[in-house]
Amino acid sequence: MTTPARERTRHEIVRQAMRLFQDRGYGAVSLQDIASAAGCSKATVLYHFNGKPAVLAAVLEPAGADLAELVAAAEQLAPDEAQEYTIGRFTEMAVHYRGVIDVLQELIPVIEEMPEFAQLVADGIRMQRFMAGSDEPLELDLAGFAINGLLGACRRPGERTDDEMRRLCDIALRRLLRPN
Amino acid sequence: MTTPARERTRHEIVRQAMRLFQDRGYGAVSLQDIASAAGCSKATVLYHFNGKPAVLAAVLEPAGADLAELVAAAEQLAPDEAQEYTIGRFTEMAVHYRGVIDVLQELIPVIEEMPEFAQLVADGIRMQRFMAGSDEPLELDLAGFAINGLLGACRRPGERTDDEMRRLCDIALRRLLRPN
DNA sequence: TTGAAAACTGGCCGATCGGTCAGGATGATG
DNA sequence: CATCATCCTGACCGATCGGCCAGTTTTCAA
Repeated sequence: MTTPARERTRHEIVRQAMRLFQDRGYGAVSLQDIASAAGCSKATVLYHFNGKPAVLAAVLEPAGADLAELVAAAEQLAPDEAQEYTIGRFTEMAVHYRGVIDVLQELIPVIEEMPEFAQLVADGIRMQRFMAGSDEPLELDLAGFAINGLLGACRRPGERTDDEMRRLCDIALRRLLRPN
Repeated sequence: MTTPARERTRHEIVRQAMRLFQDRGYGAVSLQDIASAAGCSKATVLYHFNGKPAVLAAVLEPAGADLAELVAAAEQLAPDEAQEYTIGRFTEMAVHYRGVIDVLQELIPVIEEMPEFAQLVADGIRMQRFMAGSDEPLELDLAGFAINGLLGACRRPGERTDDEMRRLCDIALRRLLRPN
């Protein structure tokens, strides 16, 4: 069984793009870099993806879908249950999508201007509200603080094992959002 | 008393560069943008500063000097006193240099590769150790988490008053690093 | 007033960027 | 074998970037 050429090439482009975005940042990676790493021409990248932002969208897509699911699930819960659920599941996402989140980090200022990522941004804000557990400004700010801290912890993936990462996120989020 | 033309122009370039870096990010701002905003030509910017990174260095310099001073002062203290001192003074820096830190944020991955910022990076790492209060990996990671959270809180300056900012940073740093 | 140093600038350069296009290779289908 | 859609590519484009330089304007002390 041979995977269709289309999917194989697309997948390889996305894989290499993620790796490069992670290493050097979205802005510092050219379409030529991605093409060379994927073993094809720059024109091929643009044949499969409608511009550089489309490549980025493909890189972020799985994590974005997972986030949308998280938010949808949290919406069905009572506020304090939603907070607990969000803390746990976001920690899991941080472990699983460390590389993607590392990419995302640099893009936060830029991404808000791109309409193709409006859903991702909106879901991020909704998740922040669930993590805050209330609509008090201080709690919302603390949730933002927690999210930024966690995003930063995704830098240099491979520096921490999955378990170390899980433990760090869990402790930090609980201290910030559920102090005793 | 007229300020020497040299200093007046240099200062205006740095001022406008900071504003632009803050708004659009270092990478997205061209020397031409800075020159236009400062009311001079691009060649003038390059007459005063030896390349674009030199402009960045001038923007970061006051905060960098303050950080160096913080670290030097903390070094004279006992570990737990140093932690308390660092928390307080870093909070004050976050309030005072919000704009500069906002610029710095995007550059963290890039800046580590530039030798002209080696001192800044080294001081940042030393500060992280003081904030951690010990050399335990988990404590160091939590301090890193706290720093990243605080850096994130410097985004969108003007969204929070100085007092709100101070309060947020103080609460967050204490919860993370001094839980009871 | 004058002349040299300092401050400044327009114009140009090579490099690189994202993106387009016409056409060549490939592979499934009849 | 012929056909045709899919996949892919080299060559090229306009724009923009950081940086350089020869030469002009401004400043200021003698």
